[in-house]
Amino acid sequence: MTKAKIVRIIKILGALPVSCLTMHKVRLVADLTLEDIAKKAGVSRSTVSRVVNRQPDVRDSVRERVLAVIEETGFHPNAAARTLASQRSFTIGLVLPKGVGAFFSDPYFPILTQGIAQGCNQNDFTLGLFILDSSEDEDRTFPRISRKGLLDGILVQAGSNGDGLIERLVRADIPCVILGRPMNPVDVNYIDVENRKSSRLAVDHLLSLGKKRIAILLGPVLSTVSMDRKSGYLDAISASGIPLDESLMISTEFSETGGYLSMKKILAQQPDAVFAASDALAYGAIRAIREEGLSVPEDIAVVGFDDLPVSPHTTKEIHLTTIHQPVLEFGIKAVELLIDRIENGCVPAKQVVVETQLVVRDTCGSRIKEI
Amino acid sequence: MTKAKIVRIIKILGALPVSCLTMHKVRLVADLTLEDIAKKAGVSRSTVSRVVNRQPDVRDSVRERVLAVIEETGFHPNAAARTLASQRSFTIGLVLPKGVGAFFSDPYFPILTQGIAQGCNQNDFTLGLFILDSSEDEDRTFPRISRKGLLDGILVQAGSNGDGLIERLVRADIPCVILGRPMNPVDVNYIDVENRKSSRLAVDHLLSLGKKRIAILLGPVLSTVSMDRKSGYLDAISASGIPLDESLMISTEFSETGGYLSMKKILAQQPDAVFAASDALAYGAIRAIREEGLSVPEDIAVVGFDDLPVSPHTTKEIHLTTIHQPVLEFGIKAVELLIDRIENGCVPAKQVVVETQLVVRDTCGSRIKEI
DNA sequence: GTGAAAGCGCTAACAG
DNA sequence: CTGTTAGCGCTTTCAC
Repeated sequence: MTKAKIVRIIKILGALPVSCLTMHKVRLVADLTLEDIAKKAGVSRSTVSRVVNRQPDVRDSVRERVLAVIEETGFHPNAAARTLASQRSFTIGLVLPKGVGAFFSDPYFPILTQGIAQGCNQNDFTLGLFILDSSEDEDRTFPRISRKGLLDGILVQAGSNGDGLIERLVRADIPCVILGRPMNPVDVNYIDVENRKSSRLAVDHLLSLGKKRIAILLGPVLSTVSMDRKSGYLDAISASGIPLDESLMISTEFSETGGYLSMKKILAQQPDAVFAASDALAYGAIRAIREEGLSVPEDIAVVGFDDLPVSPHTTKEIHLTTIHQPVLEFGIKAVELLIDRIENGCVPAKQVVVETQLVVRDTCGSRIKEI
Repeated sequence: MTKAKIVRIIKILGALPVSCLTMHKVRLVADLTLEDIAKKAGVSRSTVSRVVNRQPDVRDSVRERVLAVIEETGFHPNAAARTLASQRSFTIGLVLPKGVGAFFSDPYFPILTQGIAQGCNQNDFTLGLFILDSSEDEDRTFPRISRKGLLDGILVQAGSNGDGLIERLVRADIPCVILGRPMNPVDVNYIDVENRKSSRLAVDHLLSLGKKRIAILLGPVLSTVSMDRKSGYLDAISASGIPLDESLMISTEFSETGGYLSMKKILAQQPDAVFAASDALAYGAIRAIREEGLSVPEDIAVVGFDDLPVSPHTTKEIHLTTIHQPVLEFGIKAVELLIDRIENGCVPAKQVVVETQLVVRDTCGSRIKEI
């Protein structure tokens, strides 16, 4: 006797007191189906389906009767059945490929994830999370991600190492939005912050304060984030007429320590300002500057990039001038873009750029000047 | 003409060159089904199903033939169809109810999530993430979470505010494991770290160093974490014979600032040691102590709780003696417990306790003593 | 060992 | 407006 049959019998036995059924492990307390609701409301399965899916063509009195039964029974349609029949799961995946940086140690991804979760909640979508730590993880999980009937679409984090996965995903013909500008110029949907434009803004700001020797601290050379922020720096410098000094440019990893070590090196070039491509880099740079007996912003002005909320573990003593990027909103917009692609097709590819803004605080020196 | 029919026709047209089909938007490139594979391999659908599901009763030669076709076509079974037929989705949900603390600002949840994701990867489960920011979110998302056919089971974070959701979930009869000891003593499955035991250990350590006036900094009174860590403190104090001094106990929020402010207050009671119920609290306490011109550990010894990796944004200058809790492993174990409950039934409820360990570094003073 | 057949619970075309 | 009917693609008896 199949479970299904047992369930049916239990349904027939509906009139019996519950105690008769809970004798042994009756987890089989029949899950309600559309058909059950239909019977109770004296209508057909389709009508119940229409009511559940808020379709207009139902007489008000009938709708109310059905709604009452649904309310009373606490019925919810089975997700798998609905997905199978409609070919829509209302679930999207967030894929973090290996090497996009530790998910936990950087506050960026948690905030991004929070934004994406919020976007899903707002649109009644479910979020599937795939954190892939290694190539092995990627290979093992790929079938689950690309399999039909699970995800309507996918959000993938860009990053030099992740791009292999991105190509596989795009080839698998699943609606897909890349988070950040992907390295390879394949024609894909992506969303990014205006890295180049705002970097130029940051450097222009330093320039306007009379700085002549502006250093730049970059993240890994292979990332588009680094490349774009560097481009903005180059834009500003070349527009200013100041000759480019390659010795003022240095690449490292996006961390406090990276910033500290790089700044130590670049101090020999006697910069009067630093544009750090991330706040972590900026904090490290400030530590190096101070250790040298110099002060910020008097001797060297500093501007960062990110403006993420600091964790409750640390006291924020430094008020960094930086580029604010709205990570939470970025996540929400990413979800919206993906849903648009799912519903309206993926071609032609669409790119969304999210605005950033320069937040002037204490480390660039312009506040002091104003006094 | 339904999409299904179009697909079927396209399948029939399989021999035609692709260019004929890609004329306009043919996203309908037929997804393969078991039936297609069966036809290609010259067997029945059931046999293919058996092969896919690694069932033993298939002749080797047949198995190989089927496997070859699957390999060649890149076939993956449709997730929704499989879920509908088998009543198993191999997906679990991680639910973070409102008020469990900001998901992003604290490194705890990101690490926990990472651990859970890892546990899912290892067991070929998919992870659904539900971050609920408000009661409204909870109400709106609850049907999706509890609906059949989406999740096989659920991991819910405990917390004073979340317990309402927990009860609803338990009542909805879904396999469920609580992360942390829930406030209400309902008979549920949960996993927790040995808060009480290790807190006692921490305080015993301070006691063994000759401390007589040991203060305790706690988190919110309403959380089980605070309650259990307090119990451990009380255990140690009462076993030591030192009379309990209520003025050495203070509750605040789990943050650096909370620790700082509370320590400021408690300094008047002239403690010679502090047990902080979290590292953030400990860092704040140390700042307060130093501001008062006192030093750690010479004047006041400090022990924390958590030992989470610090973010790359901050330099870890303080080497805190603390209780290490293995958050990543905790996440993995939580997944394993949940899968066990899903597969073997939820009754009787099971509790898992994860071991912690005292990590002696510089702030308790025992290293100095050894020299 | 293998295939035929009966669902899983829902959506959606179609007829009325 | 509503009901009938035919699937969605898979698992799982049951018979051979």
